[in-house]
Amino acid sequence: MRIKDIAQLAGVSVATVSRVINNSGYVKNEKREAVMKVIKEVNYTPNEIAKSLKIQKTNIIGVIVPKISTETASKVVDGITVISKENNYHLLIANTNLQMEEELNYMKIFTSNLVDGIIIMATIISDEHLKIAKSIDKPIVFIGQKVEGFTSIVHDDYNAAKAMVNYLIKQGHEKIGFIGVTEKDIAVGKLRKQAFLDALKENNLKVDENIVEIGDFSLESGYKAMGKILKNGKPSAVMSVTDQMAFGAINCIKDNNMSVPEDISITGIGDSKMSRYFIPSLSTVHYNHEEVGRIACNNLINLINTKNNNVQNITLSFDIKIRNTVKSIRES
Amino acid sequence: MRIKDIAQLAGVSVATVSRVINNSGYVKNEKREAVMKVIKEVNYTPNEIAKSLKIQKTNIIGVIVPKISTETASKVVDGITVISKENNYHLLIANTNLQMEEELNYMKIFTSNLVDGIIIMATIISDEHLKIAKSIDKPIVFIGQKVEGFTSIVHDDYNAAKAMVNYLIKQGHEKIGFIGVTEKDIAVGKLRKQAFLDALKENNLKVDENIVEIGDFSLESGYKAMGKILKNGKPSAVMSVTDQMAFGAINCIKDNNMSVPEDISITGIGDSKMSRYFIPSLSTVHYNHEEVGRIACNNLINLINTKNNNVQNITLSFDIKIRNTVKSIRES
DNA sequence: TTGTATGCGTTATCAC
DNA sequence: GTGATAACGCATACAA
Repeated sequence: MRIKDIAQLAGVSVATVSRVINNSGYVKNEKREAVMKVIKEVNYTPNEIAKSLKIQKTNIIGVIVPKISTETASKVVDGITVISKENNYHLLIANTNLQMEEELNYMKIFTSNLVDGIIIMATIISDEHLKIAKSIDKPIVFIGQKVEGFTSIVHDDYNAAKAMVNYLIKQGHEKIGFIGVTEKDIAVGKLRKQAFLDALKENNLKVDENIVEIGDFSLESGYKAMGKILKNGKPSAVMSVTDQMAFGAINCIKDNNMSVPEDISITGIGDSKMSRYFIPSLSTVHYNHEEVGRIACNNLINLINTKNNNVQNITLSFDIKIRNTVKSIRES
Repeated sequence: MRIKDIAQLAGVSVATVSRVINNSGYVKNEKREAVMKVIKEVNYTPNEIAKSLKIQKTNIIGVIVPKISTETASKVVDGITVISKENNYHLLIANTNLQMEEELNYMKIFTSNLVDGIIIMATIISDEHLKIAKSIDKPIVFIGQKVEGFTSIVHDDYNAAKAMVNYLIKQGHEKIGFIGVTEKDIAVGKLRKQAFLDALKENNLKVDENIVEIGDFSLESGYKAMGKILKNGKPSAVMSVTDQMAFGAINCIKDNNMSVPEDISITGIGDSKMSRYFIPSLSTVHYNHEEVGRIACNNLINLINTKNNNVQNITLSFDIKIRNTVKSIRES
């Protein structure tokens, strides 16, 4: 059913039909009603593709995520959903499964007039990313990593991690282990580790390289990292840069017949849904991922509408959630 | 940059350019190379919207999910992603936030030639759903609920739940509590409860209405439901129809100074990522959500390509995962 | 107020 | 092998 058919059935021209659909221009009430009646009768919906071609706008936002089946990513998408819905945008989601090739690929594909703008949640931003991003004439906003020349929304990873370490130190911990991820990931890998290092240094504590390990975000990797740490020198506390890896670490500690926090204290970052319900409940830092998504989407839509290039770098704050995986060992 | 510009730059006609892009028809090697050179030089990508309008196919699959930030939904989407990528489809994802209105709305929107087919993961299928689904002339596949006249992919909820209850009974439990969800949700609410009821009956056990409660999928609701159960009569085991609610229930038990499984046994359904790492690890039934997504997507693409209406109802099996939340209380 | 005609960027038919 | 050109379904400039 095309606009032409509706016009015929209603006894008017296509222009008139288009006018009533889009509520634009003048059309006599009588005709408007006739048209609306036909539209309802035949259950007509305009062809969005044709419309997009004509007005050069799809009302679709491209979202590139590393892995949707991740609490962080899916919550961000939840936030994006809210704002996009409010503004009548649809979401074309590219789930790259952590494949950088795929990310680059989708950035290109989305350029093909398929979307009006792009939100990309990249874990690692390469030069190639930047090159393509610069060559794209559509607005882009980055989530999770600050990117030169583009608007980005990030959490204050450095200070969040630092606050967590400082808390540990205040509880009397001096030999603190660390479970991180690759430093290619600026936010989670580099910034949080730097904060760990700096906090120790500022408190005149030395870092023991034997008890800093690298995981890959998974529960399993947290378990393994903790295993190595236990072998290399028993710390009184371990900071994991991720809740998931912290849960893995706690399991490892338990399997070695020790318990948290009595024998070893553990902290995470992220405040995942389970962290409050894990037993013991996890001390961690709370991030608001939905808000990141909302802000990112709002900024993108602004960029789309205003066509200016007003770059903004937004850093969101955090809350420390003190729960039950840290024990004070301060001498009183 | 349009196809016309490429044609001009390469000194050929638009038809020829189109031919080399789509690898269709004959074109002299010489010209083909000239065209490809220009395309590479100016970094041209065809306008997908225009193409879609012309060929009446968008290569986009519409996916309607109740809440993407849910382990089940996001894993299903992961599975859909794999197959859609293999077949060169993109995913337009509608996150309805459990609003039925939104689901219906998106079913209509997607009809507007935006997508080639729809995968819908509905929790509750109303008559309205059916009515709209029938009026849509694009292929639809349902996930999670069997729907008359449409192809659907479901897990064997009835037998999975029954196997779990039978296991509990075999361990000697006779007073078994139940935490369910609304029975409007056929799969999770109705089928799993029916299995619970039937299993008890078949073993000549009576169901105590005082210890069957309803939650809303959330951890919190599992906690609350368990609270009521504890008040109304202490069972030796409780079956939750969801891992999340089981975790909540375990927390409640702990807060009441009892422990799992020593005082009360608990089981879940779903085998969420955390269930193996929860302490104690949760006895539950394993579902393969990625596979559901893969199968759904494969079926949909088949439907799109063949244009036939070959309805299939696929039921996937399950595995019981015996872990550490159930204690045997059989007298020996 | 309304209708006619053009073009958005493709693909595909048809003639050469 | 190749090039004009007519659709695809819509919005809109312009004419009436």
